[in-house]
Amino acid sequence: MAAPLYQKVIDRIVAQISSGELLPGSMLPSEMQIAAETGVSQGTARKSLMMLEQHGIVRREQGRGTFVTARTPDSSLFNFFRLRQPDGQMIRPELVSEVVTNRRALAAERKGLDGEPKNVYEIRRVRSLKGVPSVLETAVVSASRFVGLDQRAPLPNTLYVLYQQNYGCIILRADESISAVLADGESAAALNVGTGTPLLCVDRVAFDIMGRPVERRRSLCRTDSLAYQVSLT
Amino acid sequence: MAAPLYQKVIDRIVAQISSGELLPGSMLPSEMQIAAETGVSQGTARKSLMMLEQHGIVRREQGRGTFVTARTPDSSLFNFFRLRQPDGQMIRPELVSEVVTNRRALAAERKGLDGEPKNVYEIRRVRSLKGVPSVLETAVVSASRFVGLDQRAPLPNTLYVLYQQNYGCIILRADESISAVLADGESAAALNVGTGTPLLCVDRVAFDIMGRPVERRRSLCRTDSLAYQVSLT
DNA sequence: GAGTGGTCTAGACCACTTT
DNA sequence: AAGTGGTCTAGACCACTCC
Repeated sequence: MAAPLYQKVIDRIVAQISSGELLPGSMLPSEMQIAAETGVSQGTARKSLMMLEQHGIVRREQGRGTFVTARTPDSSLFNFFRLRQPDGQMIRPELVSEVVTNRRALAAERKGLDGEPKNVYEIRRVRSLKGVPSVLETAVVSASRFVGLDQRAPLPNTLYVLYQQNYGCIILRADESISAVLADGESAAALNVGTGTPLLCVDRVAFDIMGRPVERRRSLCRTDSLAYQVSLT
Repeated sequence: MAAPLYQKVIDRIVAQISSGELLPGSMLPSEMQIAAETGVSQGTARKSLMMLEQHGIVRREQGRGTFVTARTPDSSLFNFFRLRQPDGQMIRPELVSEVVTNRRALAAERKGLDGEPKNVYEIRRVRSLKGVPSVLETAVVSASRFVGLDQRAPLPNTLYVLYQQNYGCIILRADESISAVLADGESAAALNVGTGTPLLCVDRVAFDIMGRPVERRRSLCRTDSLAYQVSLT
């Protein structure tokens, strides 16, 4: 047996989602239907669906059905936005400025994004917490994959909702690398702090459902009112 | 049906591990034996074991058996030590100094540790990378739960191996909160940097197999040669 | 009431490890 | 060869949602 049957069923469903045949939020066939379509037993179809649920690709609800994961503003915030108040309280920072530019990709960006794009969109935004500018974030995506992104201003609070709804791109994983830096002139001005203030620097690579790197972003965060929180297991 | 049968089987096994009846590294009974002992079918025992594996409590190997997770230096490093070189390379920093003290618990420590200990051990260590002092870490544990810990110097590189082997305490989860700070006099001296150098400050609470907070620790990290890396899903 | 996922059973066969 | 986990099947009943 080369690959288990349940894996073939998983691959088939992922391909259907990736191709747009199954849209985010839509309902999948029932376990029995999938079993019939793919020629496996209901138990095997069930195992496939449970594994897809664990990977966050579908959501199952007893009595209702199985649905393709829809990236809502709430779930995006919950999954990928790790900044919290020092006491652990959730935060919803407002957007205060936004600049989208189309420019040539740097060598590192070209190599580090799927499709090796020649040009990229750079989205630079400042987020504010209770009126205090707190996060300066710069996201970069392929200009050929996200055509016309600069025409869509104002962009939503969470970009991943836009990627999903307008470009069929579902973000499921993000690798982050965090360091501490001192505010330079530009970031100090944007965040209204003195140069030399310590900031968290979060570098992220976001991956789509096929595991392709789709977005690179750097967030500079004031750390007096925010902390990066994560649970390791 | 109040609780599913597989959950009762899980609870039973966790209790056996927690009580020391099943030691880390030891082999569990086979699926069939567990099924017979608990009065469920083999399929249900199997489901329990697979869920325990997903929670990191046991490890399963085809043809060999199911084993209680043993916290080895390698696995501890891999799971909970998130500091990497900027290029993503794994790091194994050496210990260069170690001080263990027994003192009264601060109010926050008393509330934030299982058993509300009156006294705690404080373990203060400096880790070095290629001869450069890079991490200053201060761990705090209950003195009543870890009796005689100050007599065990030198402590192993990864404390969680000690907790497991000498105190039957298996660490399975750690919540971390990360901020950026400036080096003060003490940390600057320990890490051989100037005061005002930006440092990563990682505050951790570690939980045992029953979900009880067992250790609190703060790590101050030089960020020129190290970055905190994590994958979000 | 019909349809969905959630739990559970009792078997079968295969792949792997150890003796 | 014996024992282990890995895959798969074909049924059963229950709990929940929606019409």
